[in-house]
Amino acid sequence: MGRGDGTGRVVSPDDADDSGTRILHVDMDAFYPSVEVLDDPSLAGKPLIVGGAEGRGVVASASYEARRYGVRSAMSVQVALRLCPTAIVVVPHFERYAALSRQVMDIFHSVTPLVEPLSIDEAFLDVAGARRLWGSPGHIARELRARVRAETGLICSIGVASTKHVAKIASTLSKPDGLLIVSADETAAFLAARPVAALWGVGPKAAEALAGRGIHTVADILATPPSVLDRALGAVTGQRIRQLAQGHDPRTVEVERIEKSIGHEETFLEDVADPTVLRSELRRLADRVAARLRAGGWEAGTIALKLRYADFTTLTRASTPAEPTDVGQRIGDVAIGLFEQLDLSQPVRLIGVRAEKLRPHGGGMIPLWDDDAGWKRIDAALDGARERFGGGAVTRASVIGPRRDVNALPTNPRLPDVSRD
DNA sequence: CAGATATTGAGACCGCCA
DNA sequence: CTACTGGCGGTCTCAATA
Repeated sequence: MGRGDGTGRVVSPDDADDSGTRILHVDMDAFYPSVEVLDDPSLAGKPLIVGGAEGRGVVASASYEARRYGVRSAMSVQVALRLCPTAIVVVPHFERYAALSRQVMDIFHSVTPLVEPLSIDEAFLDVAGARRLWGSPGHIARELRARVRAETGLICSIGVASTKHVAKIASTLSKPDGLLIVSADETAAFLAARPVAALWGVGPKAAEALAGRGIHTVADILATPPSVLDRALGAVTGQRIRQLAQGHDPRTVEVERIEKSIGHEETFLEDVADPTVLRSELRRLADRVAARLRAGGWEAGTIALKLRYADFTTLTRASTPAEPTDVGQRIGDVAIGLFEQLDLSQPVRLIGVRAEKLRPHGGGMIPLWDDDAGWKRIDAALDGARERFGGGAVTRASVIGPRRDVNALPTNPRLPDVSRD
């Protein structure tokens, strides 16, 4: 969350207390625009919008100069330009961002192997074991900020805390070019003062549900009877939010993640009414999905179709064929089968194909288990872990440990999370 | 005016079984 | 033999969130 425009940043003093901390959350500041400035210094200091310039684009990221005018991620470029007419619009150069991202992640890896990339410009680090070699978490954070700046020319902000959750909130608060350390002792007071929307999992809808009951801050949550919270958010979410509000977050830094679905979708430059065009697009998307499945050694148990009409109503339809598959032809067949059942009285804006219920497959690459019972055991263990940990980042990787065949993982740089920086 | 990708949970529905 | 019921698990759709 955060203010977004970079006002009111915090930098912990050199002698800040970092006792009880071990988690760093590093977040690059205005990553895409900053890379663009790196590659074209004449852009420095100007309002920049990185986003789809063609007609229907949204803002992927904006420089702080543009944010001052109210420009935000996920806003349509059209609206953004109305807010800030002098802004320069740059089309994204994802290859460049990925290259810089690798460079930054390499710097992190020089301190600890326990690096969990969250997106192209964000990572958690667990530095508990790096103390001997590199010093305290606060010291490491200062070193990393200096090194990232010196070696890449980019600016980042870091939150240091005893949990992922608090570290993430701290980095958001410290932006841009900030460092915020929240010692174990300070955590309760730090959390209590936050707005509810700062909590992981509380978005606009949940925040509104809470505001309607007079719950605005984390302190309010702690003062609210559990039954009231559960009624407002549902039992599972209510329980998790309460845990986070109390500073409980047992999620660990996970080096490996195994994806559970793989998909592609695309928005047309202009709405499409011709079913022949739509079917051929589905074929293309299905082939791309299939290629990624095979690259990762997966096959799909379920195929889902996503469709957004011109009026923005969105629907999904899914189907589970008798046999799982990684063949583009079959995935396309299933997707088109679902497509044929839909109403086409309105033109289509977006269409997508997703493979779900992934299971390992392919040339003996990773057959840790090739039977359903194996995965069921894992998922049962996961459910247990989720119950104990309150959901969230418990993944198959965290139960079965790292896969041996790391190279078989699809090269799948996560696309930017534009809801933040 | 509103992109692309991924994960999670709730609720509806359905079939199987005792 | 059929009808009803409740539990359970799987599938599907959708909303919310990151």
